[in-house]
Amino acid sequence: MSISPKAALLKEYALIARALSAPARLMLLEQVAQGERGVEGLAEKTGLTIANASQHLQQLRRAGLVTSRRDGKSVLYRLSDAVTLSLMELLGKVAERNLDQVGRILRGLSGGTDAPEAVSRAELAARMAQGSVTILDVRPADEFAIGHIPGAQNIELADLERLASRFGPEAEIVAYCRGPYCIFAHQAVATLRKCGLDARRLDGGLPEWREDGRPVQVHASPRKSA
Amino acid sequence: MSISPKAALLKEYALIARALSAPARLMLLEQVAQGERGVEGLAEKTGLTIANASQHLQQLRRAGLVTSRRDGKSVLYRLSDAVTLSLMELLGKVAERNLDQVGRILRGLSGGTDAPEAVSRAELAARMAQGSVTILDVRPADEFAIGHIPGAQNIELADLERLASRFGPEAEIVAYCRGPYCIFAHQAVATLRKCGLDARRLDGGLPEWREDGRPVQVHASPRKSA
DNA sequence: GAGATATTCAAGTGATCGCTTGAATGATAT
DNA sequence: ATATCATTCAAGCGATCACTTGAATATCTC
Repeated sequence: MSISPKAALLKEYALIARALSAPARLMLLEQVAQGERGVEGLAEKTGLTIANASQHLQQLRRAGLVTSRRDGKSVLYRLSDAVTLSLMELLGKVAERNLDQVGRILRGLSGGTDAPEAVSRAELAARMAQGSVTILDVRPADEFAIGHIPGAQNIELADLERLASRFGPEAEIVAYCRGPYCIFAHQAVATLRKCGLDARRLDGGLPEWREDGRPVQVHASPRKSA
Repeated sequence: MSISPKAALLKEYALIARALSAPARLMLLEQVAQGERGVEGLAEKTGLTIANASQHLQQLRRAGLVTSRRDGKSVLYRLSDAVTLSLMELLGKVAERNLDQVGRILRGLSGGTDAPEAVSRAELAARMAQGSVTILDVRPADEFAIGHIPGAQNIELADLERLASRFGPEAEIVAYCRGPYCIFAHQAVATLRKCGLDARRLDGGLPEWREDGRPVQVHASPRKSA
């Protein structure tokens, strides 16, 4: 017996935590959570060099957080399972709750105005059934194309202020983005409320919505975004 | 604007994960989860030097995972909240699910015999109400004294084989220990089943039981352990 | 006050990490 | 086969980490 089983177990647990301990890998996880992607695409999205992204992805794979498969010349990475997504979510929740710095940053995103509570995914689903809600996807168009909440319209943040006029003052807008590490929805809500609109943020992004087993629409929305 | 808010947020998230990325700190967290303790006690329990334990604890505090308060000469550490415990639990779950090495170690603890499913805490509570279960706490006596499941008897692992005869073959035994990082319950179940007894492991340890809002008994059990 | 106890701080060392660069591998198309 | 593209490997660099040692700080006791 080289080392005790307890020490061996703790080492494995620590390996997983270590995989989550670099901002670059958290960015990669966020992207991988949107859907299967190759190394080059992930590198471009995260601003890492290809070699660097590849190394980080291998570390995530060793930790069991992502899996990969070959498709022709490309190697596609995806989250290994729903528990991984929960772990990412919980990491964000602990940060928001226990780190003052995080609360300050999030409050700063709302630009002084107090942000309203996030809408739960269950609540959004219920209000979708009534047709009493406007859903706004503020992710980049290519991520929107891979999959989005049915009926959502896609407006990227940069265009939002310009296009805010398309919403009537009576519209109840729910904005969402990539997930707990993404600040687009926070910023979108701040922008819309500055325009006097009724906007709230969805709790969780598309990956969490999908993981709940709720419907996801592929390709463009029925209402074009520009 | 020194750096983007997104980068700042990711850095904070990574800080939390980094705090969980050292086996020594996972051990400390496990101990802190049992109940408030001072640095010296934690150092002794984990086998770390006092200065080293203190440094690790400060790192955990910076990450918002534990909080501390002064009590006389001592500084007592405790988990900051329930979310922290969930995070620890989830880390173990991801490891058990996605890392082959972990599955192998856990199976090895059962000593060849197939271990039965863990008993959920809800199920144990229901069977306690019927009085149809024997609860076994296999943690060290001092941790048992700080708090344990009402009616549980305390037998440390080293004494278990010797004392197994106190259980009749009809007893339905549920063993528990510190939580997801602790292997005592696994080992206890293996030992008892080798003796032909009906033993199963509780899902989660005392901290998780307590966090569920279930009753916890302080001081010694009505049935002495030796 | 002085002394004792519990914890934290500070400096030093070997190991590991994150990133870069340039070459090597694997799969496809011609 | 040869050429091409996507990914991985390998070596090197500065920065950070875990642990040790010894001193400094804070609190209680006398």
